[in-house]
Amino acid sequence: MRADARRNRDRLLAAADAVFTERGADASLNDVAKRAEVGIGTLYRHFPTREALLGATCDERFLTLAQHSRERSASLSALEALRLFLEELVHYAGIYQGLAASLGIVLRSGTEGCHATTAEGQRLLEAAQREGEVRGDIRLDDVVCMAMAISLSASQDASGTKRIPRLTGMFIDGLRPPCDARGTRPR
Amino acid sequence: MRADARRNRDRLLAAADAVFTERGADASLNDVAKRAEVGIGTLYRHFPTREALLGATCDERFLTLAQHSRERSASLSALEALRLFLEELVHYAGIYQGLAASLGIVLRSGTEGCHATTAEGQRLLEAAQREGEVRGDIRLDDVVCMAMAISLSASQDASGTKRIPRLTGMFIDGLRPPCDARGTRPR
DNA sequence: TCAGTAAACGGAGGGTTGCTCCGCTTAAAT
DNA sequence: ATTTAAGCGGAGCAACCCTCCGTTTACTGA
Repeated sequence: MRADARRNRDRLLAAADAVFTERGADASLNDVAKRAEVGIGTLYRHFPTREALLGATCDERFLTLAQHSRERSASLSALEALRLFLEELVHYAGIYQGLAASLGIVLRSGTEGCHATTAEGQRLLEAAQREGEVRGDIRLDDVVCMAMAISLSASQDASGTKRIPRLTGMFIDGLRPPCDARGTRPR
Repeated sequence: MRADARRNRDRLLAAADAVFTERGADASLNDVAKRAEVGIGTLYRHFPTREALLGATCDERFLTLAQHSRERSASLSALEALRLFLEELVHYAGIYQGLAASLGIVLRSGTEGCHATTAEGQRLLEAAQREGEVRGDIRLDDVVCMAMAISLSASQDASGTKRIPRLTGMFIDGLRPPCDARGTRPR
């Protein structure tokens, strides 16, 4: 990769992060190019679609999400690890206004971080299911859907972020098998 | 209301429904005006925002949603009635491609049907909470966000519609109070 | 050091859409 | 028939997306 290409790519990522943070995930891509002091053509050459750009700006974050989750999960119950994973996913879905709505697509954008995050989520989910803490018919997509719902709900009003932990706990509870099948649930 | 205004309003609604059905909720409003054989200014005078137009095209549908829900809820448990309400809300959020993303705004557009639907949702939610089947800290907004997330998630992959009943069940389960607070949950 | 070359750059420009504004038309009241 | 205000229409401007192609520039090999 040529040096100027690498440099421009980095500038674009920094600019995109700033613009998306300020004006949301639907911000003008012209503004991104301007802030990066780069031609609009250069932006489109590096990132053919908005989702590709979004995926790239989130790449590092999703990489550290997966990393952190792996590190702490050794010392936690499967369900608690999954709960924290979901909570963190919700957090990252909220870094740009409007990102949550396309979380599913962005996670499929193929970047390293997105892949690491989905792999980690799958791992946690299967572990929790193996231990009988989560119903067997739940899929990772369902968990991502939860993250979308919680993030959307939190972005509705000003004090929304405070409700995230409670909503997360609630929905994780909903994933457990019905309690008459396994006696009283520990709380 | 003047006769020509009424006539144009009706033409616009019919045209909007057709165009939104064909090309999704993000379709060009110029196309709507053209199909209605009406000036674009007339469209904006009757419906100042896209959401207002969407709300108006969905008005009847939301009216029947509320009606049906009221009719059947007499013979159902509060929680089951809420589950069916959510499922039907998801269904209507999918009649136009891309409608789900603005479901929250559309429901606040103030039309009779939207108002009836939110009132009915509120009623069902409060009933379920009074009977201890749903946690007290849940708000109607949360339920609407669930519908948005389910609909968005379902529209993002090919086999999405098949997951709707499972997802609604999953979310409704999450709304229940923790089981040691109320003994064994009936299933 | 210095061509030669392919990769990368930049931004003009065409197409699309959103939305406003204001001169003209017309339904309806008197 | 006259009046008037509600309603109509669409030109027009601004914003945006994305492509295309002439120009520039980083690397390579001699």
